[in-house]
Amino acid sequence: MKFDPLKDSFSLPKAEEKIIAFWETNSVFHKANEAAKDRPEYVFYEGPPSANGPPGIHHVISRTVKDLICRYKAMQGFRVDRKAGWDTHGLPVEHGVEKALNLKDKTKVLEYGVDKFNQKCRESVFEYLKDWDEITKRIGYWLDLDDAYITLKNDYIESVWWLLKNLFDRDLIYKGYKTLPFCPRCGTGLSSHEVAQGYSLVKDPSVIVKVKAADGDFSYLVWTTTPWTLPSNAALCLKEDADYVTVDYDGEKLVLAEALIPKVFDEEPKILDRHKGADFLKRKYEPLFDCYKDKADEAFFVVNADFVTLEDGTGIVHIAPGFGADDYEVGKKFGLPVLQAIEPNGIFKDVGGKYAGMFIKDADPIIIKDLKISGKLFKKQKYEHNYPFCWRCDSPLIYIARESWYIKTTQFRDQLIKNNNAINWVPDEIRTGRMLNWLENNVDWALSRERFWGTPLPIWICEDPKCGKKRAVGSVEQLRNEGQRVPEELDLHKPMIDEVKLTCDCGGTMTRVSELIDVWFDSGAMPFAQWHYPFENKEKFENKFPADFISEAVDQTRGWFYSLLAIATMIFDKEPFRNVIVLEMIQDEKGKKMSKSKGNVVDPFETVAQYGADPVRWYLISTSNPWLPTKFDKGGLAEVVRKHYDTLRNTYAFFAIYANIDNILGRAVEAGQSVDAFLESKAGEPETFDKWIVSRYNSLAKEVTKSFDAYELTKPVRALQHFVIEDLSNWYVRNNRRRFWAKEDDPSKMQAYLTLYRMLEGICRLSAPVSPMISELLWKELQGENREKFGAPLSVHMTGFPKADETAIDLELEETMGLVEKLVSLGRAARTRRSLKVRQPLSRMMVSLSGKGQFEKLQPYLPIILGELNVKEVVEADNLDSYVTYSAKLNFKAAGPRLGGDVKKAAAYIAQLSSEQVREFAASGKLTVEPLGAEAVLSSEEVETVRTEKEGVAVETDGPVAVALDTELTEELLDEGFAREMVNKIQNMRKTSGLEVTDHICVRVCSTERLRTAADRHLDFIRSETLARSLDFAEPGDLEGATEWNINGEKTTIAVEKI
RNA sequence: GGGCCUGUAGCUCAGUUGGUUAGAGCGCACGCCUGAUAAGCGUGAGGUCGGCAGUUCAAAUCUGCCCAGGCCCA
Repeated sequence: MKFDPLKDSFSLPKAEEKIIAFWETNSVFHKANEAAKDRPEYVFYEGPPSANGPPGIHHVISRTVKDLICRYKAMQGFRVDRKAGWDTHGLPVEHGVEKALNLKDKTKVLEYGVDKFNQKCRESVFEYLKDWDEITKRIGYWLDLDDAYITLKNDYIESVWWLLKNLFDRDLIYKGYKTLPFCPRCGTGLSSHEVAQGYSLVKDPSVIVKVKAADGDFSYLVWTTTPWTLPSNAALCLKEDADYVTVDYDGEKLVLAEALIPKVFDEEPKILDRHKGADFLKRKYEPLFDCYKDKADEAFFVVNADFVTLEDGTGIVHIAPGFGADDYEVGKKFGLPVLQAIEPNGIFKDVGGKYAGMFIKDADPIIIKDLKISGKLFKKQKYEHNYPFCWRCDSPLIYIARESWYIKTTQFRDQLIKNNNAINWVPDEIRTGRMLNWLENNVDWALSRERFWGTPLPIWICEDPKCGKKRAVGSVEQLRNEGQRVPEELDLHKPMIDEVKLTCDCGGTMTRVSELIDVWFDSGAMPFAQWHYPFENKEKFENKFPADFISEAVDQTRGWFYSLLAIATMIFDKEPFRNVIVLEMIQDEKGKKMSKSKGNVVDPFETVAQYGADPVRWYLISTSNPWLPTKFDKGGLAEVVRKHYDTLRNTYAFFAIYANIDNILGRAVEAGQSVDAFLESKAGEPETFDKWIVSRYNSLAKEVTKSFDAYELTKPVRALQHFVIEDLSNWYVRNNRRRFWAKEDDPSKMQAYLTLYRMLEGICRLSAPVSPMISELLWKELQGENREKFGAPLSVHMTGFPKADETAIDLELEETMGLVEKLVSLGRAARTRRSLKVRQPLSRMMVSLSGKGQFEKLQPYLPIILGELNVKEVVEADNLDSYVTYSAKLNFKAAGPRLGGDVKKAAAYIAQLSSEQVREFAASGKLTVEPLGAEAVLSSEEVETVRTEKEGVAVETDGPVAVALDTELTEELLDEGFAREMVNKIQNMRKTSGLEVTDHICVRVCSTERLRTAADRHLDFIRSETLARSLDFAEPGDLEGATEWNINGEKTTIAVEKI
């Protein structure tokens, strides 16, 4: 029995697929959940994606984050149910179907039949479900797909109705107006997302008209870019605190904002008087048109509002509450009537008089002409601005107020803010910024939609206009009790639900209002509706509310995050989730957003198939914090594979190859022991290196746990990567390789096996939440086929998350090892700078450290330094005085606060000190800054000394640590250098001629006297290193198949022959 | 137009309460190693810290304005 070294044709994506198959055939997710049944709960809510479009790469990151936290908490001993959910209602679904059926607008849908149309919607929703299931499984997201909540199910709708009835009965739902962008040709309102798609820069007519005051001999100059709204005018609006002037213009008195005089008049007119906007409040004027003469009592006066701009127009805005959100708000505040002289299809009503029957854009020029004829037109211009157009038919959109149902969320403003503050937002700025901002400016939730496919608004109204009573239905049972002829097979959607009439208290018939509700209410209701609460699962719901954790992208702030918060606040006055990781958007590699039209979308299926899902997960989490915009870069992804995964696999393979030579797995099985137990029984005492890596590992476990607990993901994943690449592979394995080559059951070797084994096993567990598949793969390989015999669980995900063993953490040891690495690094730098290759031995390295006793601690590691740097000895030097000159500089951070403004003088003084002066200071630890007087004494913390090398040595310093390499080369050192060089060349030749490492050779050499001397002196060394039976010197012509080398300047020809 | 996020080396990103010469990985150049080998290791060159102004002895860091990208809202 062997460890699979995962060499040769290893393919990461294929290995992952095998793991996924293993999970499925063994029901691992299910079994893991079963095992956790009685553990404390950690509650997770899945935000329902809309399954009517294919998943993108941004879904991969959100699913990765969710999966990571859930796996982590599960490994920590929590029960984490992971119920999937699908958002199945809404406009995008309808649009998809409209497009497929080529239905151009709402009337076409009605002709087609709501019944059939909704059936198509229902089917289309699950069109992409296969893709979603596939990507979910392929990226290793453990989600209970078989038990998903689905917003179109009757049970789900029933719970939503229950919530709505609750609100309705508390008088929190009312009918008002909502101004929405509307396409007159399609006869449909557009979502903000659709509107955003269709902006373009256009020139529209803009007019300034003169509106006569009813209570004075002047006219207001009023500006508008939509002349067709003038017949629906209800008021004029001035900015309260702005200055308005009356000017004399050709004998007419005209009022406008003073600031806009230059834009309105070519020549400065005479100013007659000056008032604030507030001074005109409530003053009446004469309406431009007769359409709404009967409204004179409630309309046609001046109002004040802040949105009036002093940058364009006249500073006096025409208000038509029926068109425009600002207008409507102002109208509401001042009790203005909502006047609409046109139908939503853009055609003037009869009330429009001579314009009746005209389309708005056709009426515009006629209205302007009429105003001119009647002398009311002051000026006509072209105005260039961004205006929205219908993305489907390209008609200009109009903003029109439509009747709409609202929830009085404004009434809960303070509770919303309070509950928002109770949530741990990651990052926090969402809580204090975007979300708080939104809540502070909260407006009532516009609940209704005039569409077909969605949760119907469960409000019925009595048909008898004298009664007009309203009633909300909060359950199917109520519907059956109060409804007339309710069908057995009930679908709560349109059109069936509209057939159901209720009997009113007055005896009349009640009909359901036609509207649906906003889909955000659907998703925000999921804490309740996913369990069909309160009709079922009362206890379950109570245990699972609020959620401990959710995660979605930042665009959900006003979407799902808000709808969850609003509903939970209104129903229970409680925050619906305790922790949330808010993700930023994923952009393409150039920082632009991904969109189909740009062709820069990253296909998740392709990406995963090419690189593997775990690397994609690892890359997404480690490349930058998920709450920052992340540029998706395939180069970075390839790097993750190469650096992290290949290194990890290589490290494992190193273990596997040697452990297989010693038949570790087979012998463990034979002995009836786990690999760990078997190795432990054979292992000697842990050596310093072993203790060091174990200490590093436990420090890592501590750090990772702390970060994950704080919902911080990038930092710990980077730490894991650093541990694998730098600590384990690059330092521990590299420096301990010789131990693995020892013969038989050498205790040091067995301890090295044991340590490496445990590190690999531990890293699998620590990485399992981020990298669930490859961790599983390696972990299973390490456990061997018979793992369950020794009590090992089925899966790495069923093992606990490693707890840091504090007693194994030896920070001093870690620090000392860091110092060793630093000394080696400094030594290498010194060598490189002097072009002294490592093969050339040097006599010694002097080391100067910051503290007393530090050098003693280094003793056990000196062999490492000697080996890495190829020096004969390392000695401590109290100071490197004889090798260096000293200079000093000020430590600004330490001295700055004390010296304040004198800091620069001190720095200048210190910079000009002589080597001698600095050395004195280094000894005494006190430095008087003469220009600042005798009191200005600096300590050694406030001044840093810098060393510069002299001849014969190569000095490198880093802070208080300094090394000096003795660069003098004796004959002996040169001899050895030559010998090592020879070995190197011979080994190269062995390799290029394809010899096995065990093959013996004979070597013939032709070279200079100098080299020959050196080779003679180290003959044994050369022969044993290269497995050479003989090494003979020959004459130039004798060597066949030889290679010529330049060995440290000595021309040498070498021939190698296998024996 | 408003709110929020982002802008640091060719690329992807770190950068603690303002404090010496702004860091890492990749890429590049040079070199090392050759018993993890279609691997491994090291050294180096790369930066007006998006721009401008201000506060301060001292600004990548704090403030204001501007530019670019993103999200949300008008």
